[in-house]
Amino acid sequence: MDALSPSLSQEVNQLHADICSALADPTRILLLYTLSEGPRTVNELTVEFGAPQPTISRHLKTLRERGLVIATRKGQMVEYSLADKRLIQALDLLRAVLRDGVLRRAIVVQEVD
Amino acid sequence: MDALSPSLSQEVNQLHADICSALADPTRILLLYTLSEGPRTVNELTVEFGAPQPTISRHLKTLRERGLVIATRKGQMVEYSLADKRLIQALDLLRAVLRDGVLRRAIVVQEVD
DNA sequence: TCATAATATGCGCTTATCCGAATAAGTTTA
DNA sequence: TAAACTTATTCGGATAAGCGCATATTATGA
Repeated sequence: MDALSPSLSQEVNQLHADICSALADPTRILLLYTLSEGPRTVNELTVEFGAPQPTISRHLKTLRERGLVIATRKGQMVEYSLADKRLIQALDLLRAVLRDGVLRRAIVVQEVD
Repeated sequence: MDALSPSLSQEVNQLHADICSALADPTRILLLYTLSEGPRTVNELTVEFGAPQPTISRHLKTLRERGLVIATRKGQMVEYSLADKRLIQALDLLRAVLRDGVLRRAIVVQEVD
């Protein structure tokens, strides 16, 4: 247990980073925000995003593998839902950080009267 | 402005994802947690992490470019500090999500009385 | 200015990620 | 079982991220 502690926390840190890398894509962020409004089937998401179905499925797989979304079979379709509402809280915090700091430097904001 | 709106929000989403991808590395997560305790010079971080100095510098650059940390020259050294405490709140939320959901599936937890 | 200390960057390499296109796999109804 | 529908996976090529190593930059002090 003495020897396990460091490698365990290393492993936890890696999993922590893995969650972040699941968030590191604009489409996946939008998927999470969409699912925060309620469960959706793959087809509904495909239509809503106007993206190829394999693309949506692959993004959902990334999120599912890391436990951020939950897949439930409903007949021949699969319904996806958000695994934890705190994901949205975290994303909102990061967006606030963006607004208050990074945004100003990255985009030329045109001040209108 | 009608035509700019979608591309602007796309750009914001990309920046949002960029912040997340800055978090998508165990070393950078530890750097942020360390800086949340107070500012550190590159050398202090290098010693504390036991990692090569160029590695630390490159990670800090990644964080700095995205506005997550702030660099201040102090004589011949550069002091880094956390740009926004909400980053830690967000990381803590994600770690809580990890604890409550993913961890159980990823690591064999040995239940000891 | 020269030497030294602290930090940053460039280069070559390996590894990971993303996308499109095609295809496979599971489910329902006939 | 066959056909239709929904979802998942695989492959190949392009792009980006990571690391170790060497070196460049900036600042201090003699």
